[in-house]
Amino acid sequence: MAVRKPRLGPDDWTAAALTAIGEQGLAGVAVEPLATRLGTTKGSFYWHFANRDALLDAALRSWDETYTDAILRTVDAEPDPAARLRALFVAVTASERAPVEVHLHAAADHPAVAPAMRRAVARRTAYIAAQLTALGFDQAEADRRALFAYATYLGHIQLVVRIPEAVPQGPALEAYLGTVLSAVLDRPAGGQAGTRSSSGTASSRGTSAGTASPGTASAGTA
Amino acid sequence: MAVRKPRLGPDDWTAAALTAIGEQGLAGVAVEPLATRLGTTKGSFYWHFANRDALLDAALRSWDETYTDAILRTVDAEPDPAARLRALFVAVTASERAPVEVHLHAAADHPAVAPAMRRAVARRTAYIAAQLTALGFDQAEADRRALFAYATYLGHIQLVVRIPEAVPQGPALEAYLGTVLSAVLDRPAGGQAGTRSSSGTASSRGTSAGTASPGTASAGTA
DNA sequence: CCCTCTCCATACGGTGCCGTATGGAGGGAC
DNA sequence: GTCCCTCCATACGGCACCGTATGGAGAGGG
Repeated sequence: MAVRKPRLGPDDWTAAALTAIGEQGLAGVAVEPLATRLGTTKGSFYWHFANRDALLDAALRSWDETYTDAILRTVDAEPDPAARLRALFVAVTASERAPVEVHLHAAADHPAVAPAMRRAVARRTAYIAAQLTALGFDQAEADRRALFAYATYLGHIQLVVRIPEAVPQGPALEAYLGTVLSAVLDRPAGGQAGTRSSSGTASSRGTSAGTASPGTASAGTA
Repeated sequence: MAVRKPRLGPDDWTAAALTAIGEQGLAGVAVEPLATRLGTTKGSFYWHFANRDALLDAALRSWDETYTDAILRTVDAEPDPAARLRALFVAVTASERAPVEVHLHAAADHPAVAPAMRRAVARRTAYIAAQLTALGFDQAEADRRALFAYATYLGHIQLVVRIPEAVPQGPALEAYLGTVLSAVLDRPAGGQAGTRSSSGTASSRGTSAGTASPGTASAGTA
């Protein structure tokens, strides 16, 4: 057993806070429960931090570094834009990042979380859009597809965390991610619908657009 | 002023709870604050409900009816599958449904919310998949795309609620939704990348896939 | 050996919420 | 009018958490 009592530093509290966010969301960042988990008391906490919000700020800074800076740095080492995007998709969907991401997005209405969130989303979508423009998409289309990709990412990790049985596993997941990635990267088939802006007559136009393609070459899982 | 005191029924509390979820999430379903908002006291609440969880259950039943049953019923009146899907997209992205949906998804770890959520997601994705199979997609591909569509929906409303400035407005939003809808409905272009699973050599292959299409027909925002 | 400075434990008061107990106010049945 | 039954107001105890106050324990310097 050997009940070690190594003095704690602010980093220990910050790390514990991030872990708690992954497990219970923002509500998990509570001083007394964290103290119990760290085998100490509030006395320790209020020595290192002014209050709960200070801990939250520190945890959010740590999150920014680990969940955005680091991953973009890693992915950016890939040789070309398409490889970067694929590496990004693989990295963010596969790991244990999801719980923290989901819980933080879910708390984006909190005054301390909101600015960090806005910044992170802006940086991430900008990075994706930059890769897409490098692939030849014009700026507007790249922005659209970047937002599209990010929304899909958000929904995906949300499902993974909240309703895991709705998400396929193993090779089916591979196939699913392939579908998603190609939707983001590939040009549409005939160039009929979608990319056009169309101010008001969207509904009638959309009908004809929807019935356009499928029914013939079922290339899918055959 | 005329401080009316109309007796309250369970439905009033249920409606107030759903409203509170839309504004503050599950934490908003708190007896005393709701009582204040309704201009009454806890005494009223505990007459109509056994406890807080009973109110939550009632609110979730109301949510199921309003946010899944009703909308699927409405959309199903459209003439063909593609029109149904488009109507579904328009209906769920445009309105004030988003806050409640986002906050409830964010609380899907709550023991009372989890089963309701699972049920709703299953029904919704099943409906989308059914339309896609009616459009000629085989079952596996339809399931993939249904999940894809739902994940995109989830991420979209999440962004709308949490970081609205990241989502385009007006005609740009129309264009964006067109991009999304065509990604879900259209067949991929040449059938090169993506739907293949590809175990290890993904990066080199992904390169050729990414640089395949764009750069030519820039139909975008010209 | 003692002094001091860093770090932590304990005790306390305050707040916001849940759930219970109990005493009515108000309106219909008769 | 009076009874009763439905509905609500008030008061209370309890819990979980925040933040403060204060008294040490331990290590290093002199």
